[in-house]
Amino acid sequence: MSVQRRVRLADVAARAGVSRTTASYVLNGTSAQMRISAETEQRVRSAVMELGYRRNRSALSLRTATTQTIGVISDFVATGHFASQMLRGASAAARAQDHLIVIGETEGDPAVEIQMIEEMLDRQVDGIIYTTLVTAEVRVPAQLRERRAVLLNCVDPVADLPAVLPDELAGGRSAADVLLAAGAGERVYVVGEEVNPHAIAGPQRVQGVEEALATAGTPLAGVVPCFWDVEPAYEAVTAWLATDVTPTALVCLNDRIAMGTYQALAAHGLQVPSDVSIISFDGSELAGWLRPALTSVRIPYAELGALAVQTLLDPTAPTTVLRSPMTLLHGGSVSSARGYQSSGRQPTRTGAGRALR
Amino acid sequence: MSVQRRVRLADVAARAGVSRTTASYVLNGTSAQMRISAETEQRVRSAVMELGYRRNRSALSLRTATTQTIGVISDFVATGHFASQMLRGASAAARAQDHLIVIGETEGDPAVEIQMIEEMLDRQVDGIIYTTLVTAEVRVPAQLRERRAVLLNCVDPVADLPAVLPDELAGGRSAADVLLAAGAGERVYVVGEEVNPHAIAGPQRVQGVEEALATAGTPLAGVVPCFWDVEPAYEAVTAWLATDVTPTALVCLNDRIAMGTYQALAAHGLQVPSDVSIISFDGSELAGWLRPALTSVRIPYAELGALAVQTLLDPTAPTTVLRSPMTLLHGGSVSSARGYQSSGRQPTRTGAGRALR
DNA sequence: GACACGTGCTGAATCGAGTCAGTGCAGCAT
DNA sequence: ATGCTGCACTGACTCGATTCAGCACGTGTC
Repeated sequence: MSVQRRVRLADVAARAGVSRTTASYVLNGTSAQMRISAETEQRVRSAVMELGYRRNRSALSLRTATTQTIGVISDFVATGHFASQMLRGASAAARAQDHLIVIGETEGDPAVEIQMIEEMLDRQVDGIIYTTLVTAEVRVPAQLRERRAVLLNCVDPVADLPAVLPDELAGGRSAADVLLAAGAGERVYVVGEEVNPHAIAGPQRVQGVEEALATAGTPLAGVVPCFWDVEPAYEAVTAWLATDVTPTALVCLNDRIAMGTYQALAAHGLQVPSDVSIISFDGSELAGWLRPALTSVRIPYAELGALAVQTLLDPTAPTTVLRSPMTLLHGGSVSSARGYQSSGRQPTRTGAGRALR
Repeated sequence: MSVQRRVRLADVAARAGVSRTTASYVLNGTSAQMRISAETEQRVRSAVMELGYRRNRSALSLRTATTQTIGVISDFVATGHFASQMLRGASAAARAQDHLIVIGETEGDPAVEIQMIEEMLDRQVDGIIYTTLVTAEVRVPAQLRERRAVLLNCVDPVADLPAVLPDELAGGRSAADVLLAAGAGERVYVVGEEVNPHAIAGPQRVQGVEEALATAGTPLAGVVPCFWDVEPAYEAVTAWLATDVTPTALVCLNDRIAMGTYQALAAHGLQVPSDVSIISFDGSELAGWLRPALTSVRIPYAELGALAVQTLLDPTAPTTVLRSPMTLLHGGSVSSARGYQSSGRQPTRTGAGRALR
């Protein structure tokens, strides 16, 4: 089979016996204003079908200065969950509006960041989503300031751009509410502490927890500071347990902290949830892998990605902060001693049940 | 600041006092053949600098039918590790050659797959990388057959396209070699079994393990079949341990299986690695999260992504299968009873040590 | 002084679309 | 016959680049 030239609009027009202009009007749905007869319109449409014509988007882009393409600039370094879920949501939302996603991973290098933004602007992307792994306060590069852009998982107090973030405060409250409903609101500690001064998720989650507990009359008992990862959590919790504390429940600021906490509790001879209830934040695959499965306040990654795309493509969207609700991923890590109902659902497993490799 | 028009080549030419043709020759490095004087060339370059000129890639694409863009079609549904690492490698390799990555997640839907490929071809991508989550035998859509395309993590025995895959066979051998070197080659079992009939990674890993063990004179003791996930592995291994087996070492076909195996061994009162050595495949973040850290044969995701991009952009690349080596991620899950040296390195933690949220 | 040749540059066509400003024609009133 | 109106369509320009073919202007040769 020889490499055949792509079908052009001119070919369609020739086959339909009309001018390119007429064919163009038909394809753009302008045939009404332009008074194209139904019969001619039909001839053009048939020609399109018969020839399998598809618009050449490069030509279209040149003419219209729009590419139906969205750039996503991210700093993720080696992260699985957030990146892939967010891109999945963004990709699906983009597809629903006939757009494609162009990615640029900067690996945290500001020079690369600027280079990638320039590359995207050269390619006339219709807008840029600027996203960070850590929920944080940032300063976006100047190139983004005067364009269509949306911040995802971060905010810039200076730039006048829309931002999309999880509703961390409400998430914190709902974590505490789960514990309170289970009757485990008495001696609640938070595990984790914000290390990055620009990060904003941790303080908001803690604030939500504190508010809900205070409202119930059982203030937060304390905070176990640690870096947000498995081993630091294991070590911090192990050291803390050695001080003869008797927690009823622990709120872990992410799922990895919870995993380290599970390990420390097991080593200390404590059972989850009968001795200590655990609830955490993320709702990652990891939550479903632990025994018992972790009850976790899910970060709606895919929804955030989709919302960012929709906001970017909506010309009427205001430049405000949008908060996406965090939902509860039910596991078995919260005691049901005093009648907490897990709503009857099985622990959701974020699709892991289908994963093979 | 008013929205100012992008600088065009014509503006550069005007400022330098030359024609667009001349300016174009300078920018394309064709000035030598075209005999542009050094002085004129310098004037053009200055004008470019002063005006901050950047080529309009839409125009360029129309003219040259090339976009410096690579499409990546993937079926990942909710997977973290593979997707993000692979895209990171691909993105970096693409950037090194002045290309950007356009992504299309099909979520396994063949209709979406075709739609996304068409969208990419409309946008004149320079090539397409077709990748699957499960290492498997596939049939690529007809649209890819006659174009520049590379298969990643899959092969199509019919299409004449290059493919990039991990070297599973050698990976299997090196897993067995680690056990043999540790003196744990006596009663070795494999945990996991391929469920998907098109999947090819499992059988190759097992074959590699068998070969290496057979060569050492200690044939594989058996296989514990299970679905490739945490809970199925936990259950299968728990049931298997109840049959009074006495394994020296277990080869888990992925890290999630290893996690379930850890849980089952712990429940059965067996210690890793003093009672049983464990080695697995993936080398994901999870390996570093377990206690003791898992020794795992790493799938070189980022390298695979980069290699796919390089193969795609190399016009002289043959349409053969490229195997990327699997490297060892050292943990503490293999007994060092008989002097196995972990090469002195600390367990590598795939960047997790820096992750915050 | 005619001609060839090398040098340094430019005019105009081209890629494949969108779109403004007509244009030709039929039918009708004057 | 002339002018007007409405209908159905089209010519030509434009987007911003690349690139072929060629043009002026020395300079050297005979």
